[in-house]
This record gives sequence, structure tokens and C-alpha cells, in this order.
Amino acid sequence: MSKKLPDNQAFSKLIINWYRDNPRDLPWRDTQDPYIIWLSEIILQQTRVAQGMPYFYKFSEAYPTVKDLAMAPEEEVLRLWQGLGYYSRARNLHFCAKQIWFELGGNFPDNYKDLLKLKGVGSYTASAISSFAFGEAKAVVDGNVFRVLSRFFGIQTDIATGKAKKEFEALANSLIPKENPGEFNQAMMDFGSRQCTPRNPDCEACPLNGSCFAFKNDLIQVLPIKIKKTKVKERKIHYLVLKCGENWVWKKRSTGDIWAGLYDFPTEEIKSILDKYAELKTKEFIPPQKEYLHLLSHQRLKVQFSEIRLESSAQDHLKKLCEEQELAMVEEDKIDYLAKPKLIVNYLKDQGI
DNA sequence: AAGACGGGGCT
DNA sequence: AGCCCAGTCTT
Repeated sequence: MSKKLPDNQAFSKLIINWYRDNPRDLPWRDTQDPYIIWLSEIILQQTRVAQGMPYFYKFSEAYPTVKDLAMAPEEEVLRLWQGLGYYSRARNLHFCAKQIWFELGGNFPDNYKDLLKLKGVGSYTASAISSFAFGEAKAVVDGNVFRVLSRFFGIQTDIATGKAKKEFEALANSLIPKENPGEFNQAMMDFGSRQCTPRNPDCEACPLNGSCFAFKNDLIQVLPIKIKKTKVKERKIHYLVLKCGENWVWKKRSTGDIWAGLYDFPTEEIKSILDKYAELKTKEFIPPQKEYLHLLSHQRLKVQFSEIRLESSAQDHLKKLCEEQELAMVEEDKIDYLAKPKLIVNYLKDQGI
């Protein structure tokens, strides 16, 4: 026990030294603007740096300040987020921007406790922003940090549990130096990402291998321990793509399911409703041409698209139906402006749209 | 404590 | 096919 503190200091020194030789060059490190840092951190939640990078550039260019984001229509923000996944991040981002601009007088929360109150900001993100932008000594614990600490200190707690989150946060906070805490946090994540990688880390070349528990005990392949397996549910979806002249019928997805706030199509159950309107004559019916298999981390979707073209004289009646059913009629050349799930983008591409 | 929530890359 | 990624929120 008496040796713990010196060991911790040694660990932090090694990590920092490694980082000074091997930093990743990341654009959000050029700034101390909490808004830009927040933007980058939300984009990077559960997202690889390489995948998030183009979105960071798009967003920081379209919305250079929290005011710009606050003033934007939500539809536009979601459209810009299209393809990145976990769309509640975009909705929360926009919600918070409005809150900060209109309720907090444009003053970005400047400490861990207040940052934590923002929707979509948990302990990781609050630590990241408070340390990077404000020099607060709060340690981040992301997937990288779980892995590094688990291996180096030989912690066998299942990292999927809340107990582990507390344990690792306490440990990381005991390691973080009061001076340059942000640098330590960056160092931990870069070290986890480039040196202490999930699979096949190059431990022989690691400057920490001298006192790494997992390396010395041949547990690199075992740690960190993660028990929980996400189970994948299979779901079948049969969309009905309803067209009338240049108009397509779209459905905005509601909360409580995947893709909330994005646009897709009504499902084929709408056909029974369609049949009740004598005015909505079908000109052409195109049955599914293929089945799309779309894989999410937690759902395995088997999707078919049927297409119905109505007589263009049915335009006004269709409009009425859409209002009743909370559907949207969108001209074909405006489809690009809708935020759509990747699956739908794939379908449209096959249709030549 | 356990699920839900996307999409992509790598083995 | 399975795991992981600069996690958070809801139930």
C-alpha cells in the first residue's frame, strides 16, 4: 500500500513521456474553445476517430460557434449527422446549443459539475471538456482507459458493470496530475489507441512493459474483462414507397425506436388505409426486387421495399391522407435534404436517386 | 443492472 | 461472425 503513490506517479510519467513522442495530430487539439471541444467529444462517442473526423470538419465549418448551432433548424443538424449513427447525439447537441445560447446567455458551462448537467454529456465527456478547456483535473475513462488501466494494474473487474466504472474512475483520478491534467487524458487515450491496442499490442516495444501486470503475467489477451454480450434481434421491415407524380411519401420516425427523427417510408400496413380511398388509384405496383440485410449492433434487419405509383391526378387526395397519417410529401429533387438512415440512402442509390 | 441506441473497420 | 470504437440515457 505504501508503494502505491510512487507507482502511480511513475505510471503517469511514463504515459506522458510516451505521449510527447507519439501524439496523434487531431484538429480539435488546436483549440481551447469549449464549444469546439464539446462538438468533437459528442461526435467521437462510441465512434472511431477516422469515422468522426469528416463530421467534425463539416460541423465546425457549418456551425463555428454555439450560436450558429443554436440558430440552425434541427432538420439541418440531423441531415449533417446523417450516416454517423446514434442520432440522439445530434438532437441533444442541438438542444444544448439552444439552451446555452438562449437560457445561459451564451456562456458555455465551465466546470465538470455544470457540464454534467447537459443532455448527452456524461462523466467521460464532462471530464474531457473540463480538463481540455478549463484545466480541471478530472480523468476521462473511455474504452482506451479501461483497457490501459486494466492491463497495467491487473484489474479483473468486468468493465461492463457500474462497479467497474466507479473503480476505474477512482483509479484514473488518483493518477491524473494536477498540472496539465488535459495532457494526461489525451495521453491515456492516444496510448490506448496506438500502443495498448485491443488486439495484438506490440508489448515488446512498450515503454511500460517493465511494470505492466498483464504483460508480466501473460494476460494481455484476457484483459480487460468484458462479460456482457449485446444480443442481436432479428426484425423484418416491409416498406411501401408511395409515389405520385414527382412526390414521394415519407415518414418521420418517432422516439423509442431506431433512427428517431430521421425519415424513412411507411410500412406496407398503410396499404389497407390506401384501399379505403377510391380516389387513390394505383397506376403501377412494383414488388420487392431484393431483400436488404442491414446490420446494426443490436438489430439484424431484413428489409423489403414495395413501390406504388399513383395516378398523378390523385395528388390532392394523397396530400389529405398524408396530413391524417402524419406523413410528409416530398418532391424527388428535395429528398437529398431529408436526414435518412444509411439503409434508406443505400436503397435510394440503387434506385438511381 | 441491463437494454437500447448506428455504422464502420478489423480479425 | 464477433469485437470494438474518445458513452449516455432509459427502464
